[in-house]
Amino acid sequence: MPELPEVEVLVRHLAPRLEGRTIRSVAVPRRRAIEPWTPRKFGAYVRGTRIMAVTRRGKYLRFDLGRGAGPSECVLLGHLGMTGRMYLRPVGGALAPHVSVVFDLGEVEWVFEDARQFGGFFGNDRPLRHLGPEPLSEGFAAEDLSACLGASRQPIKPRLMDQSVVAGLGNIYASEALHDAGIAPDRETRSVDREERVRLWGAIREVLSEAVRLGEAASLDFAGDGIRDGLFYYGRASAAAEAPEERFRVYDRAGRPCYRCGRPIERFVQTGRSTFCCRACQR
DNA sequence: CACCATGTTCCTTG
DNA sequence: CCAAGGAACATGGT
Repeated sequence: MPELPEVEVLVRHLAPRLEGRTIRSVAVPRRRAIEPWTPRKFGAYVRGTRIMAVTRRGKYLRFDLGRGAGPSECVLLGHLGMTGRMYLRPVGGALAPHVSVVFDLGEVEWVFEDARQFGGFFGNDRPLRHLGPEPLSEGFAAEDLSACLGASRQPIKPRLMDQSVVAGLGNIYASEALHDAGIAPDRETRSVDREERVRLWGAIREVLSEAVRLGEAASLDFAGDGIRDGLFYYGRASAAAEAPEERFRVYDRAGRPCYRCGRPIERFVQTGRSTFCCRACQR
């Protein structure tokens, strides 16, 4: 569950539930999630700390940890990889199949589950240093997007997915934003003119904030059995009702009609990833 | 069995 | 050193 909107919705879910709690102990059934720490060292790092703040930067979750009354003393970053999930549950539940890490918070447990194990935790903010600007921040202007895109010869879609250029867009929302802006994904970045960049800026903010809005409204079951609709996790009962058919306008819709012009959506591969677009609407 | 999957890092090539 | 592309990572779904 990994692009900016899902992480944002997850952070909003976790923050009020985690902030103020103290980590009593940690269990690490899958040590890949904490490497290069050993489970022992990871435990020493977090045990006894209080969770002061839960925030998001790009696709990373940031947990500021403190001991005692002072300001936070250390940082814990989390990344969901492709299949990571986080949720709280009452202590002593049955061990789910792909649990990587369990934090004992006293009355509840904070669980990190990750089938593919591409996600994990980090003990410093180094991963954040390479990140480009936050596309949803108030100060992020159209000129800022244009400046970070630059005059690269790289095609615009992989350019948008480069986390050091803009933080938070992944394979889904890069395709979605380009469709919204009417720009073909395989255009050279330097050929995208000023006016198009302004459109792209608006499109990025629109598709991301709309996805956050949908996720917030969807009454997600973070700890549920993990029915996924390609984005958020839904509990069983509500899955059919709440997974809107029109969640995406191009992503995973190859051969189906474009919502704008009716022509079939195309799929092709760019830098090893599927790209979806409408050849009529996107130039 | 083959292919596909919301991501990042490391390696190679130019 | 930089830019860009591809493989690897580990597992499950179709």
